[in-house]
Amino acid sequence: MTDVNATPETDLRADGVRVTRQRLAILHVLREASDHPRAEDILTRARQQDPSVSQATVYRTLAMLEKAGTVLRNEFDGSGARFELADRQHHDHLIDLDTGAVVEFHSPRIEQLQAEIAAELGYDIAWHRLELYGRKMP
Amino acid sequence: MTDVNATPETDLRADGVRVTRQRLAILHVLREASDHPRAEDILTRARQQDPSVSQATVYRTLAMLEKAGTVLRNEFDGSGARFELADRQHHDHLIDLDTGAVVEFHSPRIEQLQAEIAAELGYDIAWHRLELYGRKMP
DNA sequence: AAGCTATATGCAAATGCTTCTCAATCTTGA
DNA sequence: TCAAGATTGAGAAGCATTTGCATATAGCTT
Repeated sequence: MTDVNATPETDLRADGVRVTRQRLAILHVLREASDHPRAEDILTRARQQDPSVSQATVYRTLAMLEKAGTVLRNEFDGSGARFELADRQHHDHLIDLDTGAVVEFHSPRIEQLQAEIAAELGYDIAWHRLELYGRKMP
Repeated sequence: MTDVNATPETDLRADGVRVTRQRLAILHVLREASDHPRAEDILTRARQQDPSVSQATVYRTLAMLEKAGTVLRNEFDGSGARFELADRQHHDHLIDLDTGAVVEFHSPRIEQLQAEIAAELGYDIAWHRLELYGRKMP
């Protein structure tokens, strides 16, 4: 059997990590979310599925999933990290300054330019962070 | 008299803000720095010029200068802000993952692309943050 | 199905950075 | 020089996040 049915859960098992109720609840929240929730939001939502989930477990699980490459951590405004599942294509973010909404976008041309610039400076890029902060045009 | 001799100090006066020993010391530190110091570093260095400077004043002054557009706040790695004087051309940062060194660069082409992407999404960019994290090429 | 054991959890205390409170001290314009 | 009000230092408070520890539990082994 290959990984055609790979999910974060099966990945957890593969890593020898235990699949607990709490972890399933948190993964469920991340799968349902489309708004880059904060740790606190994840806690609230996870508790709807499993009231026993604690703050500490949310943080510990998010840290673990981040290390495993399953979730991405964003620090948009300096007041609390916001998370998303890393199951889609790489993308950057545009944050609406008025509503806080997050729009995702992807630009191969910008990525290409980034690599060129880094190369000129003698560097290989491991990762990057590009955030645009703006307001809806009138 | 025009602003040919404009400095952060004269700007302060112009804004009706008092020029204190502490603020001068902090501005001095920022002018001498070329390493994007943290608040703690700024406190230590400012105290060499004026031992009375307190942590609270460093934070208050940095916040004030940031609001005034005199300093830029960077949140490179999520563990403490790093500051720089906003007296030069706009630039982005490349952070060396091995040494923590910060290399500055500027790419009009990337900025242009950013503006185009934002426009396609219906947004005007107020500011942006672009950070490349990489390692020196062999 | 029951037992074992290391992993995972909840709770609460601790941390690290930043901000606030407030009495005392300065800067500045008159 | 003076008064008025802005600014400061010291320490308490805030917030998001992390950690210590006793208990609970997933998942392997009988």
